[in-house]
Amino acid sequence: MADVAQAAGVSHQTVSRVLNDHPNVKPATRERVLAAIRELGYRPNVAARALVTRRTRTLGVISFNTTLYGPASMLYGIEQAAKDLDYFVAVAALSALDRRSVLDAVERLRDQAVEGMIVIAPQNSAVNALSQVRSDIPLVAVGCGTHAALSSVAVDNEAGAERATSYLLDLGHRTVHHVAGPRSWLDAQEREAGWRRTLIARGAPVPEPIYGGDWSARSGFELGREIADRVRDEQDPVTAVFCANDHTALGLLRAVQQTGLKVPEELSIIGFDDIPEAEYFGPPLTTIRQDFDEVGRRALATVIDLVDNAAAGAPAPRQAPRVTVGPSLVVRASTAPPKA
Amino acid sequence: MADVAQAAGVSHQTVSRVLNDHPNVKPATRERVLAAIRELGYRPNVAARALVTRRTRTLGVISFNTTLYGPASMLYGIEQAAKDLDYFVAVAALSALDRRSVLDAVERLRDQAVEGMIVIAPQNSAVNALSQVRSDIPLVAVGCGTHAALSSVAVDNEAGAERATSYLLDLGHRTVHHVAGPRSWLDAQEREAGWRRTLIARGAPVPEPIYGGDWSARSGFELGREIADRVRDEQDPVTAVFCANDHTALGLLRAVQQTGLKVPEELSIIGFDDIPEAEYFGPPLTTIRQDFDEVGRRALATVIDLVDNAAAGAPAPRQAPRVTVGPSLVVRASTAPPKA
DNA sequence: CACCAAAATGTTTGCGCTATCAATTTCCCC
DNA sequence: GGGGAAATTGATAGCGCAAACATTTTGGTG
Repeated sequence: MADVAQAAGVSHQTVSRVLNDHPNVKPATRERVLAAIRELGYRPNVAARALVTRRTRTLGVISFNTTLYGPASMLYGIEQAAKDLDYFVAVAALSALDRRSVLDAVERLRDQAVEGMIVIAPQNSAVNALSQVRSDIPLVAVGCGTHAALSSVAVDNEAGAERATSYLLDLGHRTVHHVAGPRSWLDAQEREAGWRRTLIARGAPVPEPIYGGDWSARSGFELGREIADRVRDEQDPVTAVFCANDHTALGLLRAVQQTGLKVPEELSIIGFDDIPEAEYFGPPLTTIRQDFDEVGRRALATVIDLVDNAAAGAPAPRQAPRVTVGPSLVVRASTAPPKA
Repeated sequence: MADVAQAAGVSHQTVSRVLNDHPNVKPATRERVLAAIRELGYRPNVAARALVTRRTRTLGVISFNTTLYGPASMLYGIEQAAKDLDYFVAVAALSALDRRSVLDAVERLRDQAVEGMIVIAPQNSAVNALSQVRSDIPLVAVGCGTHAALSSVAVDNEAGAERATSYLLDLGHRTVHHVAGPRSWLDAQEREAGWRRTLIARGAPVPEPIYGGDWSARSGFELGREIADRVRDEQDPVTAVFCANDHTALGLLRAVQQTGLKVPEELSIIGFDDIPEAEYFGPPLTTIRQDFDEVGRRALATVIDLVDNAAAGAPAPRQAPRVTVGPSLVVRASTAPPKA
């Protein structure tokens, strides 16, 4: 910086002012400084700046499994939004979901001096751990349910589940069965709740949810074998299934077809997420679309709000902000009216 | 830090020594300092440390589309490995793949003072842009082909393609058609090259590759309609197809089945990647597995090597290190001998 | 028990930057 | 053209830490 100052014939302080867009710099001087900066290929030292301003312009993202489509998309949305606002993103992947691992990740990011964090770990254990973080720094949870005592941004799972269930009911199915996600995940709980609520509201029988799903195609496949038998039940046949997510639906689809059943003629299946491949399943999957990107962007906007507020010396908001993003129904070919 | 020093009754320098594991500290003193640190909840200021040591222990990852399974998995592998080595990971997502966007991302990370970078952007344009980066900081490209003049870690695409092609040939197919990936991607080029080489080596006819794939299921589906017609060709029927990746294979599968063709009886299909869902396609997909996680880990190890070397004052290695990870064949149900 | 080397600790300095305050220049109006 | 406010620039201090050197303590030896 001293070199730049010398080259431009000003003091280093003036260089600093140019860098920080201070108002009172004569345009000619600014030009000269800018030229010197370009000339010398100077780039400010973030560490020194952070040291004195006490701001790092870095945000942390904690994610459980960035390999899943949802978290990956959210991370992407977050990064895009951060770039626009000139923030950096540091990631911390969780290897396990116990309290310790979550707290570790938080610590790691705090050591890194991030100004805010976004947590993508929609599970009970994570949320519990999180609520114990006596953190001085803003933290936003993503997809952590609308009930947690945290700032959060989430897709409205209940509304999505309701839309899926209603759609099948509208098609003429007597009731809708539900392959639930892992009970430890809030998303799974909320989807189950939405499904149940809709059934009750519409006066349809409420069958026992089918547990054992873990979001994977594998679990859907395993559960699918039992379900196939129940489709053939003369007394009380299963005719429509709402799966907790698309991967599970894929596994289920496969298991059921393997036993010779036709989808959607003999069994309607609806998923949740709308992963890119869903359109090319056989048959293409009817599902509920979540706009993960948007969730990511909103989450980022929320932290930044919190961060800016905190930076301005404002106290934490009286109430944790909460944002939900609406899901939408995508009708494709895995659903149909029941056989007569 | 001063507070800690006072609480422990030592100078701040001794605290610093404890923090940095310097040898000459009396165990009793170390204990006292550690206790004071815990007591006060002290955490060192990374900015100040970075300022004086000129090291940030931060690595940058540039990725094109973290939403795809491959990049997402690699990012995950990288983060895991980084954590173990006590490095931080900052990500920069690319919105487009032009030169400018790549260079921007590099600049952004440099401003952030990362010590090394990993680029996940296996396309010609990205590689070209990258080779122009007159970077003083270590840079490793992931999956950027074995030909680029960059340090790189990659899956051995040619070997994978060879394995896939040979397998189909061994099954008795006269030749193997190839639905290629986007020509601008190195992976696609290498897979095509491996396929061609194998055909030639085995004395099989080399049909024109089928272009137009963009890794997506959608493109596979569109291409699949034409391919279905060619399967029915009496003169010169297509009997086996090697797809550039699993998603494309999924689309192809779907298109072909829609025209009433049976897989694998009438057409064998093999993919590349082994995404988690591949096992649950209808039929389960035979494919080539890539160990993305491992690639990520190796990439990280490679940058760290470079970084440590640079930190130790060693010059850049005379030759860019290059690592390849071997793919493996996973046989499932989408492949069979040709009809008699 | 004196003496010296090695171990342990303390003091000072500066990393590159921004904030604060002081000094200088510019501009406007009478 | 003089005066004063506003705009512009400069000088100095310190953010929190580790490196380099200075100092004190410890331990072993003759």
